[in-house]
Amino acid sequence: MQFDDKVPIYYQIKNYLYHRIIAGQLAPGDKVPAVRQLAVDLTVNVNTVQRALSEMVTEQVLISKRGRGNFVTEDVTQIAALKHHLIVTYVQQFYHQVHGLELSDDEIVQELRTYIATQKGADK
Amino acid sequence: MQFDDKVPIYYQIKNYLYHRIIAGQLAPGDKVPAVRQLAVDLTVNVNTVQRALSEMVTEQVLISKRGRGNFVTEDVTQIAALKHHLIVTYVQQFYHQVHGLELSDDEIVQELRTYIATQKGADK
DNA sequence: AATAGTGTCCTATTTATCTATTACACTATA
DNA sequence: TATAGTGTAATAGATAAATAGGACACTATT
Repeated sequence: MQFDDKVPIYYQIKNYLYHRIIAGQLAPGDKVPAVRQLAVDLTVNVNTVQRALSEMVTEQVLISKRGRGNFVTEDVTQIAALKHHLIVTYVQQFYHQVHGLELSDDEIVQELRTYIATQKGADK
Repeated sequence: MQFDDKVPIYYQIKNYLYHRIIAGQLAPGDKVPAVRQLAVDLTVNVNTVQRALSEMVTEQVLISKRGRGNFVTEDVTQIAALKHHLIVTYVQQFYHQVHGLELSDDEIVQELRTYIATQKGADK
Protein backbone atom coordinates (compact mmCIF):
# COMPACT_ATOMS: atom_id res chain seq x y z
CA MET A 1 0.00 0.00 0.00
CA GLN A 2 1.10 3.52 -0.75
CA PHE A 3 0.86 6.27 1.83
CA ASP A 4 0.56 10.02 1.60
CA ASP A 5 3.44 11.41 3.62
CA LYS A 6 1.36 14.46 4.54
CA VAL A 7 -1.08 12.43 6.65
CA PRO A 8 -0.23 10.12 9.59
CA ILE A 9 0.06 6.51 8.49
CA TYR A 10 -2.09 5.19 11.33
CA TYR A 11 -4.83 7.52 10.12
CA GLN A 12 -4.57 6.26 6.57
CA ILE A 13 -4.73 2.68 7.82
CA LYS A 14 -7.97 3.48 9.61
CA ASN A 15 -9.45 4.82 6.40
CA TYR A 16 -8.22 1.81 4.48
CA LEU A 17 -10.00 -0.50 6.91
CA TYR A 18 -13.14 1.64 6.91
CA HIS A 19 -13.28 1.25 3.17
CA ARG A 20 -12.76 -2.49 3.27
CA ILE A 21 -15.50 -2.86 5.85
CA ILE A 22 -17.96 -0.71 3.93
CA ALA A 23 -17.13 -2.44 0.67
CA GLY A 24 -17.96 -5.73 2.40
CA GLN A 25 -14.51 -7.22 1.91
CA LEU A 26 -14.51 -7.34 5.68
CA ALA A 27 -18.05 -8.39 6.57
CA PRO A 28 -19.76 -7.96 9.96
CA GLY A 29 -18.29 -10.49 12.38
CA ASP A 30 -15.25 -11.17 10.20
CA LYS A 31 -11.86 -11.41 11.78
CA VAL A 32 -9.45 -8.67 10.79
CA PRO A 33 -5.98 -9.91 9.81
CA ALA A 34 -3.63 -10.17 12.78
CA VAL A 35 -1.75 -7.00 13.67
CA ARG A 36 1.58 -8.60 12.84
CA GLN A 37 0.25 -9.79 9.51
CA LEU A 38 -1.20 -6.39 8.66
CA ALA A 39 2.12 -4.80 9.56
CA VAL A 40 3.85 -7.05 7.03
CA ASP A 41 1.19 -6.52 4.38
CA LEU A 42 1.30 -2.74 4.73
CA THR A 43 5.09 -2.64 5.24
CA VAL A 44 4.63 -0.78 8.45
CA ASN A 45 5.48 -1.21 12.12
CA VAL A 46 3.23 -3.32 14.35
CA ASN A 47 2.70 -0.40 16.71
CA THR A 48 1.40 1.76 13.90
CA VAL A 49 -1.17 -0.87 13.00
CA GLN A 50 -1.99 -1.29 16.67
CA ARG A 51 -2.72 2.40 17.03
CA ALA A 52 -5.14 2.33 14.11
CA LEU A 53 -6.93 -0.77 15.40
CA SER A 54 -7.16 0.40 18.99
CA GLU A 55 -8.81 3.63 17.90
CA MET A 56 -11.30 1.65 15.85
CA VAL A 57 -12.01 -0.51 18.89
CA THR A 58 -12.69 2.65 20.87
CA GLU A 59 -15.07 3.73 18.11
CA GLN A 60 -16.70 0.29 18.36
CA VAL A 61 -16.20 -0.36 14.68
CA LEU A 62 -14.01 -3.28 15.73
CA ILE A 63 -14.39 -5.62 18.69
CA SER A 64 -11.20 -6.82 20.32
CA LYS A 65 -11.05 -10.36 21.65
CA ARG A 66 -7.78 -10.89 23.41
CA GLY A 67 -5.89 -13.91 22.24
CA ARG A 68 -8.28 -14.39 19.33
CA GLY A 69 -8.16 -11.28 17.20
CA ASN A 70 -10.04 -8.16 16.20
CA PHE A 71 -13.45 -8.56 14.65
CA VAL A 72 -15.70 -6.32 12.61
CA THR A 73 -18.77 -5.20 14.55
CA GLU A 74 -21.97 -7.05 13.73
CA ASP A 75 -23.94 -3.86 14.19
CA VAL A 76 -24.83 -3.19 10.57
CA THR A 77 -26.58 0.03 11.55
CA GLN A 78 -23.30 1.41 12.74
CA ILE A 79 -21.53 0.41 9.57
CA ALA A 80 -24.20 2.16 7.54
CA ALA A 81 -23.76 5.25 9.70
CA LEU A 82 -20.02 5.10 9.15
CA LYS A 83 -20.52 4.89 5.40
CA HIS A 84 -22.83 7.85 5.41
CA HIS A 85 -20.45 9.85 7.54
CA LEU A 86 -17.55 9.18 5.21
CA ILE A 87 -19.57 10.12 2.14
CA VAL A 88 -20.69 13.40 3.65
CA THR A 89 -17.17 14.19 4.79
CA TYR A 90 -15.71 13.52 1.35
CA VAL A 91 -18.39 15.47 -0.50
CA GLN A 92 -18.06 18.43 1.81
CA GLN A 93 -14.31 18.49 1.53
CA PHE A 94 -14.42 18.24 -2.23
CA TYR A 95 -17.06 20.90 -2.66
CA HIS A 96 -15.22 23.42 -0.54
CA GLN A 97 -11.89 22.69 -2.16
CA VAL A 98 -13.18 23.28 -5.66
CA HIS A 99 -15.62 26.02 -4.76
CA GLY A 100 -12.64 27.91 -3.34
CA LEU A 101 -11.12 27.85 -6.82
CA GLU A 102 -13.94 30.00 -8.14
CA LEU A 103 -15.80 27.23 -9.89
CA SER A 104 -19.57 27.53 -10.11
CA ASP A 105 -21.76 24.69 -8.90
CA ASP A 106 -22.43 23.65 -12.48
CA GLU A 107 -18.76 23.69 -13.31
CA ILE A 108 -18.01 21.53 -10.29
CA VAL A 109 -20.48 18.89 -11.42
CA GLN A 110 -19.14 19.16 -14.94
CA GLU A 111 -15.54 18.60 -13.85
CA LEU A 112 -16.60 15.50 -11.98
CA ARG A 113 -18.56 14.20 -14.95
CA THR A 114 -15.64 14.79 -17.26
CA TYR A 115 -13.33 12.89 -14.97
CA ILE A 116 -15.75 9.98 -14.69
CA ALA A 117 -15.98 9.85 -18.48
CA THR A 118 -12.22 9.52 -18.75
CA GLN A 119 -12.34 6.69 -16.21
CA LYS A 120 -14.82 4.65 -18.17
CA GLY A 121 -12.53 4.28 -21.15
CA ALA A 122 -9.48 3.58 -19.01
CA ASP A 123 -9.05 -0.15 -18.51
CA LYS A 124 -7.82 -1.08 -15.05
CA MET B 1 -7.58 30.50 10.08
CA GLN B 2 -8.32 26.99 11.19
CA PHE B 3 -5.94 24.15 10.51
CA ASP B 4 -6.40 20.42 10.14
CA ASP B 5 -4.06 18.82 12.66
CA LYS B 6 -3.58 15.84 10.36
CA VAL B 7 -1.75 17.86 7.70
CA PRO B 8 1.39 20.01 8.16
CA ILE B 9 0.52 23.66 8.71
CA TYR B 10 3.03 24.92 6.16
CA TYR B 11 1.33 22.71 3.59
CA GLN B 12 -2.09 24.12 4.42
CA ILE B 13 -0.71 27.64 4.14
CA LYS B 14 0.53 26.84 0.66
CA ASN B 15 -2.94 25.69 -0.35
CA TYR B 16 -4.50 28.74 1.23
CA LEU B 17 -2.27 30.99 -0.86
CA TYR B 18 -2.84 28.92 -4.00
CA HIS B 19 -6.54 29.48 -3.56
CA ARG B 20 -6.18 33.19 -2.97
CA ILE B 21 -4.05 33.54 -6.08
CA ILE B 22 -6.41 31.55 -8.25
CA ALA B 23 -9.42 33.40 -6.89
CA GLY B 24 -7.66 36.62 -7.90
CA GLN B 25 -7.55 38.03 -4.39
CA LEU B 26 -3.82 37.98 -4.97
CA ALA B 27 -3.43 39.10 -8.58
CA PRO B 28 -0.37 38.56 -10.79
CA GLY B 29 2.35 40.96 -9.66
CA ASP B 30 0.70 41.63 -6.31
CA LYS B 31 2.78 41.72 -3.19
CA VAL B 32 2.04 38.95 -0.73
CA PRO B 33 1.64 40.16 2.87
CA ALA B 34 4.95 40.24 4.75
CA VAL B 35 5.98 37.00 6.39
CA ARG B 36 5.73 38.54 9.85
CA GLN B 37 2.29 39.89 9.07
CA LEU B 38 1.08 36.57 7.70
CA ALA B 39 2.43 34.87 10.81
CA VAL B 40 0.30 37.15 12.96
CA ASP B 41 -2.77 36.79 10.75
CA LEU B 42 -2.55 33.01 10.72
CA THR B 43 -1.46 32.77 14.37
CA VAL B 44 1.55 30.79 13.38
CA ASN B 45 5.32 31.07 13.63
CA VAL B 46 7.28 33.12 11.10
CA ASN B 47 9.37 30.10 10.16
CA THR B 48 6.27 28.12 9.27
CA VAL B 49 5.11 30.88 6.92
CA GLN B 50 8.61 31.17 5.53
CA ARG B 51 8.70 27.48 4.71
CA ALA B 52 5.44 27.74 2.77
CA LEU B 53 6.60 30.83 0.87
CA SER B 54 10.06 29.51 0.08
CA GLU B 55 8.56 26.37 -1.44
CA MET B 56 6.26 28.49 -3.56
CA VAL B 57 9.25 30.53 -4.69
CA THR B 58 10.97 27.30 -5.72
CA GLU B 59 7.82 26.41 -7.65
CA GLN B 60 8.00 29.87 -9.25
CA VAL B 61 4.46 30.67 -8.18
CA LEU B 62 5.98 33.48 -6.12
CA ILE B 63 8.94 35.70 -6.90
CA SER B 64 11.09 36.75 -3.98
CA LYS B 65 12.59 40.23 -3.96
CA ARG B 66 14.89 40.60 -0.99
CA GLY B 67 14.14 43.61 1.16
CA ARG B 68 10.93 44.29 -0.75
CA GLY B 69 8.67 41.28 -0.39
CA ASN B 70 7.29 38.25 -2.15
CA PHE B 71 5.25 38.78 -5.29
CA VAL B 72 2.78 36.69 -7.23
CA THR B 73 4.18 35.57 -10.58
CA GLU B 74 2.99 37.57 -13.57
CA ASP B 75 2.99 34.43 -15.67
CA VAL B 76 -0.75 33.92 -16.01
CA THR B 77 -0.19 30.73 -17.96
CA GLN B 78 1.41 29.21 -14.93
CA ILE B 79 -1.42 30.31 -12.68
CA ALA B 80 -3.90 28.72 -15.05
CA ALA B 81 -1.85 25.54 -15.02
CA LEU B 82 -1.83 25.60 -11.24
CA LYS B 83 -5.59 25.96 -11.14
CA HIS B 84 -6.06 23.10 -13.52
CA HIS B 85 -3.69 20.94 -11.56
CA LEU B 86 -5.54 21.59 -8.32
CA ILE B 87 -8.92 20.85 -9.86
CA VAL B 88 -7.74 17.57 -11.30
CA THR B 89 -6.12 16.61 -8.02
CA TYR B 90 -9.26 17.33 -6.04
CA VAL B 91 -11.58 15.57 -8.47
CA GLN B 92 -9.37 12.51 -8.60
CA GLN B 93 -9.07 12.32 -4.87
CA PHE B 94 -12.80 12.69 -4.38
CA TYR B 95 -13.72 10.18 -7.01
CA HIS B 96 -11.45 7.51 -5.63
CA GLN B 97 -12.52 8.14 -2.07
CA VAL B 98 -16.20 7.72 -2.83
CA HIS B 99 -15.78 5.06 -5.47
CA GLY B 100 -13.98 3.02 -2.83
CA LEU B 101 -17.18 3.11 -0.79
CA GLU B 102 -18.97 1.12 -3.46
CA LEU B 103 -20.92 4.02 -4.91
CA SER B 104 -21.73 3.89 -8.59
CA ASP B 105 -20.77 6.77 -10.85
CA ASP B 106 -24.36 7.97 -10.89
CA GLU B 107 -24.61 7.81 -7.14
CA ILE B 108 -21.43 9.83 -6.80
CA VAL B 109 -22.82 12.61 -8.96
CA GLN B 110 -26.10 12.40 -7.09
CA GLU B 111 -24.45 12.78 -3.69
CA LEU B 112 -22.63 15.85 -4.92
CA ARG B 113 -25.83 17.32 -6.35
CA THR B 114 -27.68 16.70 -3.12
CA TYR B 115 -24.99 18.43 -1.13
CA ILE B 116 -24.96 21.43 -3.46
CA ALA B 117 -28.72 21.70 -3.09
CA THR B 118 -28.38 21.89 0.67
CA GLN B 119 -25.79 24.62 0.24
CA LYS B 120 -28.03 26.87 -1.82
CA GLY B 121 -30.58 27.22 0.95
CA ALA B 122 -27.93 27.76 3.59
CA ASP B 123 -27.29 31.46 4.10
CA LYS B 124 -23.68 32.44 4.81
C1' DA C 1 1.66 -29.61 29.30
C1' DA C 2 3.67 -27.45 25.45
C1' DT C 3 3.36 -24.59 21.53
C1' DA C 4 1.82 -21.27 18.26
C1' DG C 5 -1.05 -17.48 17.33
C1' DT C 6 -3.22 -13.80 19.09
C1' DG C 7 -3.74 -8.78 21.41
C1' DT C 8 -1.47 -5.52 24.37
C1' DC C 9 2.03 -2.86 26.67
C1' DC C 10 6.54 -0.64 27.42
C1' DT C 11 10.97 1.62 26.52
C1' DA C 12 14.12 3.80 23.51
C1' DT C 13 15.46 6.12 19.24
C1' DT C 14 14.76 8.72 15.06
C1' DT C 15 12.54 12.05 12.11
C1' DA C 16 9.45 15.84 10.82
C1' DT C 17 7.03 19.73 12.27
C1' DC C 18 6.40 23.74 14.85
C1' DT C 19 7.89 27.14 17.91
C1' DA C 20 10.97 30.77 19.94
C1' DT C 21 14.62 33.79 19.42
C1' DT C 22 18.31 36.13 17.45
C1' DA C 23 20.86 37.84 13.81
C1' DC C 24 22.00 39.50 9.25
C1' DA C 25 21.18 41.47 4.39
C1' DC C 26 18.77 44.37 1.42
C1' DT C 27 15.37 48.31 0.15
C1' DA C 28 12.99 52.47 0.64
C1' DT C 29 12.32 56.62 2.87
C1' DA C 30 12.37 60.38 6.33
C1' DT D 1 22.71 58.60 7.10
C1' DA D 2 19.46 56.75 10.23
C1' DT D 3 15.46 53.99 10.55
C1' DA D 4 11.76 50.96 9.55
C1' DG D 5 10.20 47.31 6.75
C1' DT D 6 11.38 43.59 4.22
C1' DG D 7 13.40 38.50 3.27
C1' DT D 8 16.58 35.01 4.98
C1' DA D 9 19.35 32.11 7.97
C1' DA D 10 20.69 29.65 12.13
C1' DT D 11 20.20 27.66 16.61
C1' DA D 12 17.66 25.37 20.22
C1' DG D 13 13.71 23.18 22.35
C1' DA D 14 9.03 20.75 22.30
C1' DT D 15 5.93 17.52 20.47
C1' DA D 16 3.92 13.92 17.51
C1' DA D 17 4.61 10.04 14.64
C1' DA D 18 6.96 6.05 13.33
C1' DT D 19 10.29 2.59 14.14
C1' DA D 20 12.72 -1.31 16.62
C1' DG D 21 12.73 -4.64 20.01
C1' DG D 22 11.15 -6.93 23.78
C1' DA D 23 7.84 -8.69 27.14
C1' DC D 24 3.46 -10.39 28.94
C1' DA D 25 -1.51 -12.26 28.81
C1' DC D 26 -4.90 -14.94 26.75
C1' DT D 27 -6.77 -18.67 23.41
C1' DA D 28 -6.75 -22.72 20.81
C1' DT D 29 -4.63 -26.81 19.42
C1' DT D 30 -1.52 -30.53 19.50
